[in-house]
Parts: sequence; C-alpha cells; structure tokens
Amino acid sequence: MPATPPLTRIQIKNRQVILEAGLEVFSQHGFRGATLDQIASQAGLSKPNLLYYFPSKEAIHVALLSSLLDTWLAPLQALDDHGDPVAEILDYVRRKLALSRDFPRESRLFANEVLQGAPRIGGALGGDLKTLVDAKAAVIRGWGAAGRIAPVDPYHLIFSIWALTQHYADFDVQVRAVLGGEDPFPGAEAYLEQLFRRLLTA
Amino acid sequence: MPATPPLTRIQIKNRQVILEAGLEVFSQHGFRGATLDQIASQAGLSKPNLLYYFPSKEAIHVALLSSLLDTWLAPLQALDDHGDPVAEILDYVRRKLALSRDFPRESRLFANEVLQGAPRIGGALGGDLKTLVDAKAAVIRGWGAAGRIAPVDPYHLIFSIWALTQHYADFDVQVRAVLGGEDPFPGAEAYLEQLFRRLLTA
DNA sequence: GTCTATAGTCTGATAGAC
DNA sequence: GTCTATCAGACTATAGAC
Repeated sequence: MPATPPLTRIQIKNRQVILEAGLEVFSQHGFRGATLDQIASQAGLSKPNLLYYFPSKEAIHVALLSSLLDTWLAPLQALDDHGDPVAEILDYVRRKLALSRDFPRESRLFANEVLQGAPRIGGALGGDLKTLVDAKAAVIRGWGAAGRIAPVDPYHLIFSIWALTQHYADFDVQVRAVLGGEDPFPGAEAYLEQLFRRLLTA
Repeated sequence: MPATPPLTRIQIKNRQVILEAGLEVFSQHGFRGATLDQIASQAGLSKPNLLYYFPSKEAIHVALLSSLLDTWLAPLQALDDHGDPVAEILDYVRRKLALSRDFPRESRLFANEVLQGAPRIGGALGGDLKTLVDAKAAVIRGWGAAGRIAPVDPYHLIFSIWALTQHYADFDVQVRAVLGGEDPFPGAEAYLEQLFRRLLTA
C-alpha cells in the first residue's frame, strides 16, 4: 500500500489550479511579497481552501520549485555526447532561450529564489544540479581536448548560456524599456548564435 | 534660500548608516521581504529613529536605488568613442565584472527591483538608461560600420555584457554551488575576455 | 470540500516622554 | 534626537458550520 493515498481527479485539478496561481503570483512578487489572498483570488478559491490542498504557503512554493526543476534542466540533459559539438551547444542555447521566451514566469521564480540565497532549494544546487553540470562539463571538455571546438572553460560556458538566455526573461522590463518595447527574442536568437559560433570555432 | 535645509554632520552620518543597513537587508530579502526591524537592528538604531531620518520604508529603498544608479552606469559612461574599439569594450566588461565582484549587494538590489517589474525605478529605465544606451549603441554601431570590429547588434552586445557580469553577483549561490565553493571571478574574467575578443575580431 | 469568521502574529508608522 | 509604548492594518493559519 502507498505511503500517501492516491488523489482524486478533483484534488489533482485543484492542486494544479493552485500551482498555476502560485506561479503567477510568486514569480511576480517573490515569496515574501506574495500573499495567500492574491494566490486564492488568482485561483478562484477561498484562502482556507488553498490550505486544504497545501499545508502552508511555503509548501506551495516548494512544490512549484521542485516540480519545475526537471523541466528547467531538460535542455542541458539533452546535450548529446555523440552529436556534433557546435550544433549540440547551439541547440542547447536555442532550447534554453525558448524556455525564457515561453516560460518567463518559471525563470523569474527561480531567479527570485536564487537571488535571495536559495533558502528553499539550496540543497538541489549542490546536489542534482552540480552532478548534471559536472557530467556535461566533462563532455564539453572532451570536445575541446579532441580539437572539435575551440578550447574554452566548460563551466563558464554553461554559466554564460544560463546568464544570457535567462536575462531576457528575468530582466524583460529593462530590455524592453531600452529597446522601446520591441520584441527582443528574434534579435537575441541571432545574436547568441553568432556569439557562440564565433567562440567555439575560433 | 534652499528648498530643503542643509543637513548637520550627525544627520549625514546617520542617513549613511541607515542606507548601508538598508542595502544589506533589501539586497538579501527584496523590498517586501525586508522589515524595518531588520534594518534598524543592522543599523544599530531604533525603528522610530529610522523613520525620523526617512519618512517611510519605501523612501529608504528609493534613496538607495537612485543614489546607486549613477555608480552602476559609470562603466558604460566611460566607454570612449575615440579609444581602440576592442580595448574599449573589453575594458567595459572588466569594469562591469569588477562591480559584480566588489559590489554584489548593489547588483542584487537592482536585480530584485527589475525582476519584480521595476515598480520604483521603472521611469529611469525608459529615461536616463535608454538615453545612455542609445548613445553608446550608436558608437558601437559606428565601429562596426567602419570595419573596426566584427559586425554585431550593439544593443544585444550591451545586454550580453550586463547579463554575463551581473550573473556572477546575482546568482552567486548557484555558481559557487556548482563550482564547489571555488572563487568564480578569476575564471570568469579570463572566459569573458576570450568570449568577447573572439566575437569582436571574428 | 468549501465556506465565513476569527485567532494570533507581524509590520509599518505614530504618539509622546525625556 | 532618541527612546518606550502602542496603534491600525495585513498576514498566515485554524475553527467550525454547512
């Protein structure tokens, strides 16, 4: 028998509605800035009803972070040891930029959390995340050693891909203010392809 | 006669103490996450005494943001039309990375603000910031047109410098978790020089 | 399962003594 | 100028009716 009982359809649906509302509110205001009133209103439920499905405000936040972490790391997971090195890295950049364009709230949720010292997902950073990055960094280092890409520090390469792609989601307000409201993503995709192609084939 | 009376020495000193404490607390917890109790404790003053020097919590935050904006834009201001193009841009990268290393709290203060939609400095983004970036983007575009650097979108070049340098301050916890605690800045400086040199001299 | 009502706590800001 | 005491509102979470 399972340690936790299976959820009914209505429980599953309401939990999803609450997580969607939590994502909207937490990503915009951060953990402390968000209130249960806002989340309840966004979800179309009463405040005590939220706490019927989740034991606390923090539980909603933690559930969001952990359920989204896999999605967030999928583009790096997909980096294929056996593919063409430059194409693999450029594909990774494209997939990561697409996440920023299509899921900006998820990006800002993580950014808020990490910016404040990752009090609720700190463990995953030194655990699963580090394990994954170490593995992929070894792949990239191997490509460099074999002369298939220009020599480059694989860790800072990965950091730079994160920084450059997430910037367009996390600092969207600033980017659009400078560009006068123009959609930054077409230009960003072209620029990043140029940047990493020149870096890796120098 | 001045619209506001001149400040005494003790007033100037206490305002500075409060701003220093506010920077520490706001940069770590964001505007809503910070409390006057924390700031007062950090400053070694009582809570009502804080509000003797500043009319409200928001006034402390706004004073911090506006007094730091100039410092934050100084490295871009210093980009010299008449210098060597590649050296000027690489110097800008170095100066901006030094800000992230030496003033990470200031970086996180701005990141928190922009991430949440810049509710308190939104005006400066489309105003002073855009004006400055437009001017410097024109300089960089001129260098490209004259064949002195490889052709590159000047706006996304500037965004990429911001993203890459600020990442090491704003996501410090994540970077150090992946690197196992090692100081990221020496490696970052070498990597960024390599990256932008290859981009601009391709 | 969902609601209204509310308990208990925290927080920004003020009053008033010294 | 600085403090203690405190107010009024907002907040998370719970109690209990339906």
